[in-house]
Amino acid sequence: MAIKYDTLVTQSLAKQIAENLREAILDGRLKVDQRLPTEEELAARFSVSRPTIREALKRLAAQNLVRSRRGPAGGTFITRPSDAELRVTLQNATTLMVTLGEFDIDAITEARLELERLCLKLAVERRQPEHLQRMADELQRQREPVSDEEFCAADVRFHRALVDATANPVLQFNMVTVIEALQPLMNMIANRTREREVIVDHHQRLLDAVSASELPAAEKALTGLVDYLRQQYQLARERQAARG
Amino acid sequence: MAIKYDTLVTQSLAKQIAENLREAILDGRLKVDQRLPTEEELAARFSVSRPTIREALKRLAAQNLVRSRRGPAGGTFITRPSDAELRVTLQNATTLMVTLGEFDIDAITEARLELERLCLKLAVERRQPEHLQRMADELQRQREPVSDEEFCAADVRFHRALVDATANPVLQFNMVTVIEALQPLMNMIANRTREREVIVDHHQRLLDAVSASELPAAEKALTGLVDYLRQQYQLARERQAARG
DNA sequence: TAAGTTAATTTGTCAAACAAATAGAAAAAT
DNA sequence: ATTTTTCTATTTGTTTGACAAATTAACTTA
Repeated sequence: MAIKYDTLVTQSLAKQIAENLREAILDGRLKVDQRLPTEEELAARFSVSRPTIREALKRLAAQNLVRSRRGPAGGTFITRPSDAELRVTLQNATTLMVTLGEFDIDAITEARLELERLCLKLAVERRQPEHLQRMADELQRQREPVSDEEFCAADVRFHRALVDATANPVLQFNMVTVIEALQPLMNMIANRTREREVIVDHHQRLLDAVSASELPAAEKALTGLVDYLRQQYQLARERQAARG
Repeated sequence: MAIKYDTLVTQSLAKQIAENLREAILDGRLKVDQRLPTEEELAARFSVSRPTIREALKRLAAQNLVRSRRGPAGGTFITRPSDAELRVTLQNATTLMVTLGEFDIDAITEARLELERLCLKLAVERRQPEHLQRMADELQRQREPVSDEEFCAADVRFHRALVDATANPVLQFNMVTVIEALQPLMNMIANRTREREVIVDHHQRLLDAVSASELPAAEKALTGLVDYLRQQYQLARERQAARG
């Protein structure tokens, strides 16, 4: 007769406890700002030692699901990660996917073009003066003699303003993968002065078209920009290959 | 004279060490599968105790950045999170955004429609027999008298097959937010038998159109599906409001 | 009443030890 | 000689116990 073993629990106690609490938090059984029992009480409750409980809590803290304070009114409190923290999570996950080598430049280029074009469609209809102003500000900054890092940051903020103009928070969140994670990788190569001018030109055309609510012109500017970046990337790759 | 304090480090030692190691991993200074020193050596290196090192490592383990094994050939090893793990991260982050209340149903519906339509465009051109087969299999499953959970899972897998047909790994990854995270929320309400039939009908039309590479018909089917789900959601809300 | 002081509580950190798993070496059996 | 078993050393997992640091609340004092 075949023996049916229990699903043998070889995971560490701390991991199990963390999962346990995690589910309770996500299910809503533990509510935001609610205070957990003290570490000692938790240790007693789960029949483990305090350091084990601490390890479990640290796992949750790494996910921004709990926060601890010292003192009599202190303790460990349930928190929901903030919008900003979740965006960083998204950004990190996408960056890791790139370093995993799952994405090639063509896939990245295509996805960026398609996704940002989608946003463009909504943005030309809904953009407010605020968004145009933000884009103009960043464009101005890109014309100044700033560092590579600052140019790239201004570039990101320019496209972020465009995405924000869609007035759709789901898209705004989703586009973190493209704007904050993938885009910086794309123009890491295109940072020399000559290339900056070309990029700035494309940005200017994009802004003009969005200001005038001319979708075809805007799409043309975006396509031009993305195509240019892909070309530059290819050139950089070939140069690198020629050297190596 | 104004005193310039050191940037006072009030963060816990474990957190600082975790950040330290985390950056080293993401920068590539620590390479995949590389073994970290033993916990004792790390403790000595950072001049802290072993439990403190352990807390730091657990924070990293929670992000799937390290993994530990016991034994002589054991230790703590650098790992890159897998594709699957990163997708779960994306899914969880999106789900948390919903519970944060940042997204309303109209924004979700609009984003889903636009994003999935984008995928549809590519899928119609590139879909392979494999994808059509997967969609057909899931559609068949949706016609069987399965549980709500299983129907929803089949629904997710149906749309996942569609997204996979885009042959673009960046989009496939990005769409986790829509397919695995948002979509289940949308049809949590539409689970009665009558409503299943309508959904299955839309799916059938969608599959037929993709099979025949007819984009307009496919878009129409998708729009019909999403509109129907939004209506159902509104109805459920009104019913709930009438009760309360 | 208001300010400063003290005490209590809770997390943060440390130290030392044992348990459990595991790989490799050594020993035993075939 | 080869295979299997046993043993041992190493490393993480867990426990116990203690003290440090931060912070609140009560208490004291002016």
